[in-house]
Amino acid sequence: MGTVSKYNYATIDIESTGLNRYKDDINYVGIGLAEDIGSPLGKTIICNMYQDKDLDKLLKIVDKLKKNKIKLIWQNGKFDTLFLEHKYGIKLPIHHDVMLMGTAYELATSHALDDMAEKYLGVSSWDIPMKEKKKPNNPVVEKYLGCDLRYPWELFCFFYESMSELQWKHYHKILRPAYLMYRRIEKSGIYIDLNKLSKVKKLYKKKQEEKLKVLKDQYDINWNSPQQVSDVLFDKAGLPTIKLSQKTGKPSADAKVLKRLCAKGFELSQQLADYKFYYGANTKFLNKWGDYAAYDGRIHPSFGITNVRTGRTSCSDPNLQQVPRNPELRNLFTAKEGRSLIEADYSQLELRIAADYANELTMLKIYREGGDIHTTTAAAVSGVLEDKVTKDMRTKAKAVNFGFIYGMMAPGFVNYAFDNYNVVLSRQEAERFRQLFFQKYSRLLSWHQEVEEIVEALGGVANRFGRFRALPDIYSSDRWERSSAVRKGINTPVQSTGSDLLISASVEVDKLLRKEMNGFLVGTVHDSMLADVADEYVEDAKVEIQRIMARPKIMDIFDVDFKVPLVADVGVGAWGSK
DNA sequence: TTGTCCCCGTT
DNA sequence: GACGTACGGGGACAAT
Repeated sequence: MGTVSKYNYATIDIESTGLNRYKDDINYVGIGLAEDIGSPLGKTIICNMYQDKDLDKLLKIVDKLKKNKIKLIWQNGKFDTLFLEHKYGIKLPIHHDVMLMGTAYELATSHALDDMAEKYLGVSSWDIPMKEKKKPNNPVVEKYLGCDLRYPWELFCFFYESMSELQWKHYHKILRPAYLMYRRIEKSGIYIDLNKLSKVKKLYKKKQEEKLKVLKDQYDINWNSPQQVSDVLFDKAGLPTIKLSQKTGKPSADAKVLKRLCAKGFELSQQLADYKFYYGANTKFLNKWGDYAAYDGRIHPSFGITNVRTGRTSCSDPNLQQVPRNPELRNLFTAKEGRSLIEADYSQLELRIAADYANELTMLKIYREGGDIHTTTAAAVSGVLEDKVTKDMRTKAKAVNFGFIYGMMAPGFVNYAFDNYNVVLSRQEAERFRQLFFQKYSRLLSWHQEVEEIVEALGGVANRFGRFRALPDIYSSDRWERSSAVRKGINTPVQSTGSDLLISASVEVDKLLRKEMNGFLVGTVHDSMLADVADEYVEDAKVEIQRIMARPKIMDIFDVDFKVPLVADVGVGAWGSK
């Protein structure tokens, strides 16, 4: 081990018995050492951590890595470093992460280690069954671990040589800072009111049982089985078929179908919808959260910045980004006594960005004057004055705005309006809405046209910060595939630009809160952020968060500006309570 | 145990 | 014949 000092780089990887650092254990820690970029790994060290066997050895190596200022390279190092810190108090920096480099290099592909190794290094998968990985003292794992050290190193060398100047900038200025922020978020976790949780849980469990009994009394089947439900509804009970399932060809009984059947007055469809509501809330959310919060009363989800083809973030274990807009559920997320949860949302971020992209003068004017585009659209499509627009009309207009901007056609709009907004439209009405919409915002269609030309010319699209998504289907002979590529070309830069703004603003906010306001971020949801702040700093924090969100530094770093102001609304209290 | 399908929550 | 984008996740069911 005395030779460590001649190395400048190290890759590190852990093998654990599972993904949960609060419950699972580390079986192995592997370290691969290399002298310079381009040279192979010179040495690999395997620590067998079963029952902490090689803990002393690991601590000594960690010490040497730090002393010699060896650059540490990881694949998804957020996971490994959080695990190591929690289990052994070992804190290691993430100097580089090949998963992030891979994302900077090519956005819309898999950034899993084996996929990147295959794609860029021509290596076929070395994966072993989960069963093997969980075994301690297993030579099979040690060989596997060798690959998990070697290929990240080779990928690092590949990306180091291959990334363009702009990709390096994305990596250093957007991806890596955001990744480190999400690591802090994951470590902090979000507070959940466990007392309230158990009450809501009890209530929802009871409701679920009641609703199930109503169904079981009529037909004693497994009401969670789509096949059995289909047989009962459309065969035995004789309800009309609305649509067929994609692959199986059976009549579908999904939520949209049930909604239509309910509208026709079938009681059974309403009973099933009621059951599904409680069943879903229980199994996917309420029943999970207590376990997730078992360690410290906080939930520590995992955020991904490399998984989504548009550059948005993903979230899992549990997915905070799909918590229902149901106050009984969302309000459970709050802050401890003496602290407050702050939610800061960008106001209509994507529509503002779309207006900017399209240079759509009417939309730009509305936003410059602090107007509300949903209301304006509602007035335009229904032909009344803005002050005559009701809340219901405004809601309809929301669907119009999002749907049509991203390339929805009239038939899709009929369904969308009904499913999401309870608005019944004929095909003709939908066509008329679409026409009126594009009359009102006349530059949108020419923007769509321009996007098609750009995607065709470049084989993809870039967002405002230059992040590129390849869309090879634009060259497909299949018309559907091609038009799909165009719609992605319209949607991606808008979503992606919004996401980069939000995560970059979040980095600034999180740093400021931690440094000066006894606070920290606890999560982000696409165009909003959630912060946990000591009560005495809440008013200051609100002001600072709004200031940062209105103009994140990333705009200056990339020389990006928008023709409309960016506006954020800030609220204080349990999540979803305002 | 793994893979496919359906379904459903969010944006 | 369909026809906004993008995910994570659970259960059923079949294949292994």
